[in-house]
Amino acid sequence: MLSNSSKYAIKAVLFLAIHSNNKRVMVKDISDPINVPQAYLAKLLQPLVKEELVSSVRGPKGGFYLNEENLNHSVIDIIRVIDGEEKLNSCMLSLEKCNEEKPCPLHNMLVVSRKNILNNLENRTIKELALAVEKGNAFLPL
Amino acid sequence: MLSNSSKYAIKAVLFLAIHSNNKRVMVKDISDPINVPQAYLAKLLQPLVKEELVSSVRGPKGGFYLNEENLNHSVIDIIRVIDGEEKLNSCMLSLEKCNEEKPCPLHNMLVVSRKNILNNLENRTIKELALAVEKGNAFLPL
DNA sequence: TCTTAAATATGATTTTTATCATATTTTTTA
DNA sequence: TAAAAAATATGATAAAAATCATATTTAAGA
Ligand code: FES
Ligand code: FES
Repeated sequence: MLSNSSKYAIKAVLFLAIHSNNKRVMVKDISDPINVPQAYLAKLLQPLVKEELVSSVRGPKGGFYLNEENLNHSVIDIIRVIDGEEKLNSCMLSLEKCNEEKPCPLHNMLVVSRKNILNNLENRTIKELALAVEKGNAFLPL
Repeated sequence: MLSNSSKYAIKAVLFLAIHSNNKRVMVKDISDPINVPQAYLAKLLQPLVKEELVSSVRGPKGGFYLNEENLNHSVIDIIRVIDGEEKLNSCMLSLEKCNEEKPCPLHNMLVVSRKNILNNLENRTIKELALAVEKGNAFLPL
């Protein structure tokens, strides 16, 4: 469902949410702790900046950070930018999108859970998720 | 979550469950209707035969079919063979497996649904799923 | 027993995804 | 205003997934 790229991107954003408190942090200092190749992450961050899910400034003392607006985005926004809408809505059996009218044999045993997951990815904000980590209720993997 | 290979394999097995009633059907006659490249499907079927999820006989009048035992397997068996156990249990954020003790920030909003999906994939048999299609309650996509 | 039709085995090619490298632009600061 | 430090842009390479091709084995039937 999620590509490595999306996983990387989500981890990076969560890391920023937790560790940059309006402070700028450079790629290297994100990629190292979350264990993602630096140049690869740098590339992933570009579209996120362009879509205003992440903020950045160039030059010395520059780096990446999240402003209030960024913090109120949802995980699904990140997935949309990195993997695209199609992947997100694709049917469990076909390459095309999930079809309510002509459900595949797996559809009915999945719809509810699927919808639930999508709703959560849509509604929980980055800020909320980061809070859970700060409270010790969740952990950033790897 | 599911690779194209797994999707193809599941569709092929379901197709067999529906269309081969102990009759042997050759790859071409599976791959054509479910819209999967023939040579690719042929390759995918080999491990399924080896793991006894699908039956086959060689030579003229040969082909693939499902016996009673095959019909009582679950979709998750197919995924296990094609994608492997790891992928199935991997965490939403990391490449490693989902970790109850050190849950990632997405874990809690996913566990229940995730477990539900896995249970269904584990418990519904191929026979049951095929029946839904025969009854017109589900459809084989593409 | 020979021919033929099928699966099976193996390998080559293509496409996509992941990764690495390098040059350019922007901003800070000396 | 020049040098340095960062992001950004672009392209090259590597690895993995998907696809295609071909040779081998098995079984049926003439
Ligand atoms: S149609 Fe296949 S998952 Fe909805
Ligand atoms: S999904 Fe990430 S730890 Fe369970």
